[in-house]
Amino acid sequence: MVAKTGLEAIKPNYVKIWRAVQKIPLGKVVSYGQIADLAGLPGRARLISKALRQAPKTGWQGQQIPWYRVVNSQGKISFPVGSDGFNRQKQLLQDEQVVVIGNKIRLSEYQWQPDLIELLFHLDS
DNA sequence: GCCCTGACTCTCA
DNA sequence: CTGAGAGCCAGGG
Repeated sequence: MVAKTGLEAIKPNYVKIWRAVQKIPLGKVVSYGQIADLAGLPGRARLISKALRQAPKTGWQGQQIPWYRVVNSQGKISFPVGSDGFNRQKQLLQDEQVVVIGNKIRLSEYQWQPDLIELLFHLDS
């Protein structure tokens, strides 16, 4: 059974996604599709955006959710250039030394490649 | 249950 | 590299 608190209404899949996002190391980025896989939700990249939009700003279980480390498969920020969200995300990434040229990030350099230990640990939890 | 939406992705021109 | 088109699927109304 699931706990019955004010948060029980939260979709279970969202929680899986938030937890996966929390594993992204500082200074690295991953794509929506990649998070979907890590969260055990292959093929549901679009669900990631929904989950991030509703992610509690206070974080989840005492840990912040670094939503800004998620970009699209082309290495670009998925907000319209110049929009509020775009500027926030770009700023936060740059604060972590991630180089953002225009609206693009060099994935060959900044994309997180979870190692086997990481994957096994996740399956266990 | 039906219909629309979207912080996606892949393919092809 | 850029853009259009189709496929994708859970959420929300």
